[in-house]
Amino acid sequence: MKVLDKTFFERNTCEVARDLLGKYLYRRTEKGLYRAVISETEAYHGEEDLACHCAKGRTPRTEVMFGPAGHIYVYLIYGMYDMLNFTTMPEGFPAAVLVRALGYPEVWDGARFVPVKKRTDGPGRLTRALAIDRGLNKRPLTPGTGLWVADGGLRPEKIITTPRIGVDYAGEWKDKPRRFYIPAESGIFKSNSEI
DNA sequence: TAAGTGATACGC
DNA sequence: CGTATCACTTAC
Repeated sequence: MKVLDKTFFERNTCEVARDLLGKYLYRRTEKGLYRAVISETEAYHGEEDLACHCAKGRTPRTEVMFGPAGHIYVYLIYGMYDMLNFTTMPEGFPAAVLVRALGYPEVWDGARFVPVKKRTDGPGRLTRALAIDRGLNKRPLTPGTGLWVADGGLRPEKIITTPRIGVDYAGEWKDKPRRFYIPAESGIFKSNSEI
């Protein structure tokens, strides 16, 4: 297992968002070790991007996006759902990738990963399924944190690009092609498994 | 189609 | 201080 580090995240946000597709997201809690394949992402890049929270500039909430790459940005939306983001770009440039969906969720049973029946499609659902909340905000993406990303997942055979969801307020920025996902019907979630 | 839920940023 | 808004989900 090769854990993705700062070098991976310290790049253009759209590139990182695309490259994250098919990677494994790991989550370790007292309840167990979970993993799932990242299948949908969105890029939020720079203060000019009116869809990005960092368009407001440096505030307590956006502070983490101005920090170094490869850190976790989690915020609460609609009083109910925690949204999971990874910071990108070098320190000083605010940007992040929103993780919107995961596929093939599994849990470690002591000998192997076995499928788990939980919905992980949707940014609010996946954080609930993997017990991800604001306690992880500003932490680095490492095994020590209990949340990290690693190679060894899937190689997407097809990637769809569309505008981002739920950012109609963002003027000209709402139509920018910054959402990326692996189409579910590509059957890519079928053949998979390794320790 | 609309309600639920609370942090955030901004105006006063 | 008050309050409009929100990178969503679920149940009517």
